[in-house]
Amino acid sequence: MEKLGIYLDVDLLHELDKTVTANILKIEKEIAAVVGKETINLNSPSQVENLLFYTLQLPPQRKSKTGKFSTDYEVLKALAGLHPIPALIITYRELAKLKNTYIDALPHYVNKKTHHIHTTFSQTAAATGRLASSNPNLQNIPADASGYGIEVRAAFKAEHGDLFISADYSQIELRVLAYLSQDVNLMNAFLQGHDIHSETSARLFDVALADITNDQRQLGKRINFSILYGLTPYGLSKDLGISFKDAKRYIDRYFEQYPQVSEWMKSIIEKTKQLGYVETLWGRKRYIPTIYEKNRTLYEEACRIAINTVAQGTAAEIMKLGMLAVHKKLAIDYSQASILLQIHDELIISAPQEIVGEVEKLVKNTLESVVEWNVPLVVMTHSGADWKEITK
DNA sequence: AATTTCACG
DNA sequence: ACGTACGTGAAATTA
Repeated sequence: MEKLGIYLDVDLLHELDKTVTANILKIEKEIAAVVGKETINLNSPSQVENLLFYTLQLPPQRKSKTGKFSTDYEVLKALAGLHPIPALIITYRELAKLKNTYIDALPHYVNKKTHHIHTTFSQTAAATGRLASSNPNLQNIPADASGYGIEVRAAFKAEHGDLFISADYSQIELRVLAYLSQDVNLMNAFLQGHDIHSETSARLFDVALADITNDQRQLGKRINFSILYGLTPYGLSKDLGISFKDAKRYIDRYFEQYPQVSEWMKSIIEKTKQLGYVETLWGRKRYIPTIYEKNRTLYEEACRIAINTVAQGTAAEIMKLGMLAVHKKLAIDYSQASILLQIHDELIISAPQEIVGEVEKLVKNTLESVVEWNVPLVVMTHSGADWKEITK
């Protein structure tokens, strides 16, 4: 992956830059018009803090680690109803991030000889066993289709009439959780091919699966993901904008409906205390010394890390085994096809257009067969001429 | 070098 | 009463 690299259409990025830069200038003027004479660097959290909470006298929401008033997205969102400036700053930040981190920076990484970007993948950076990408990081290219972000993906293009194929594991961490816990309800949902977020919602609300509304499904989705992070009632209440009490009810109800998940989590914590480390399914160890902490906050953090490491790390192992298997098979029958990128639960592959259909099938089957569990693995594939086209 | 913020899974 | 969701990397500012 590092050696092959990936082609970047610098001219397309330059076109995007014109639009984004024009928008940035427009917002800077709008803010200047409201603020008056005082010049302000919108990239400086400290100057934004002064503007919002001293000049404009807006109510501070919370403090950062060093005691200053935070100005992050969540804070700005909360202030947006009180004054026009916070919303403008949100948009400014969005565009400035896009320009500084991606549009302006990526072209400098294009190699003069290969005309490709060659990222570096580290196998020892992430404590869970995931890969990490750097210089540049190609695992955090914008994916959100609501703004201009997704257009950066359009600049990553297949060459010579080839097409890109994306192959992504569907809900791999929840399937890992289902397998490791052997939770009957979670396993059956996957075995029956149910939409797992609707399933969780249906169980939480005691409603038939078919009657789940889109909003209810979104809630099930948030809760499913939160479980893997070791959610707290406080964190969930903040995320969903509901009361602490209701959040606690949801969590209690989740563990009622998936009792073996609860038992499994307890057993992981116990094992971590015995050994001083957690182990993934294939035996990667992560030492967690704070599991012996008396400070409750640190101890609870250790518990969350232990749980999440097993799920995230085991999923990473499945992906790495899948990559080895795919690489070997491609080398034998489809030597013109190559893996270009890995984004945790997803691969980006390039292949000549004539064999794309066959390669898609091979990759899907191979990745789904890495393990033969009593919980199925499911891989979705998409093909297209650039990275935007295959982002769903 | 530390801090803040924000992009991704 | 207290503090509060996992794993990363990069850019800009500030100390």
